[in-house]
Amino acid sequence: MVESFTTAKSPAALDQIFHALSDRTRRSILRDVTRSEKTVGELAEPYRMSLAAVSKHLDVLERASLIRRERKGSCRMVRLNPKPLAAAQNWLAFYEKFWSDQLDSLQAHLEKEAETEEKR
Amino acid sequence: MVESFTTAKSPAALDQIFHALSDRTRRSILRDVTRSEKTVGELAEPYRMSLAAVSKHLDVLERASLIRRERKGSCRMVRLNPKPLAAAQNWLAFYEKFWSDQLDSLQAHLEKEAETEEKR
DNA sequence: AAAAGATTCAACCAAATGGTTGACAAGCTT
DNA sequence: AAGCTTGTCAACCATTTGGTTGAATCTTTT
Repeated sequence: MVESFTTAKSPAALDQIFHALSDRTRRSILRDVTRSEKTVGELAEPYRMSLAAVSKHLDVLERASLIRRERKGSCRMVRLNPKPLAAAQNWLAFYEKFWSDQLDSLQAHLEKEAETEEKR
Repeated sequence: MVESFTTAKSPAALDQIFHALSDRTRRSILRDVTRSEKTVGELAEPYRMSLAAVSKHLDVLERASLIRRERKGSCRMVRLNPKPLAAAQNWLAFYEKFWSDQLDSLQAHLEKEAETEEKR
């Protein structure tokens, strides 16, 4: 079976995605564009920093492919591109079994994995 | 209903968690301690960097509470503490509905949310 | 064509990051 | 007690980050 799109993400892409998410302003901006696209000015308005600073945060988000910017008239519209987040979630999904307190099922899981390994 | 433990995480905690995950060496180290605890030396062995550098990565992971270090004889044992990852996953879970290509169901979701908002 | 509006670019700055090396500390072994 | 082994601490360094301000760019309006 071919590895799924989301699991095939390169480490570099994950670096950029997690880095983009490591700043609360950027996480907040992502929230702000979930419902509809917005202009840079609209996005910047709630924050106590310059428009240029917000523009730089948008650079980081865009490098991680989490947003797209496109000209619309005299404004730049910013819209969410959520797909790369699937790669992050996919990375995290691996650990779900470890934080569930169902230690029995974790134990079962590990034993099953051990079996699989023996067969290699 | 009381907000669940995982959703109540402060932005600062999420900053630290996502920052910790934004480096591939640290993500790799996390993988390395999933199955069993390891010594710092064992963890450092695969990487082309000094033990001190790995020790600093462990600092970052420990600040995010993703690992615990404890002395055992002359070694420090490092073990995974996966629970904070749940906060990260929880943050990401919000976006799941946006990356599923089922645009119809997204549309339905947004309309339902709009309704809820009207009632506020 | 000139002026106004919306962003970005460029230069700069302080602080944080990710790495190095060498000294130090804590625990075994002898 | 002396000497390994294991890991951290401290000082240092180059690069990146997150912010600033002022000039430049692209569109629309007048």
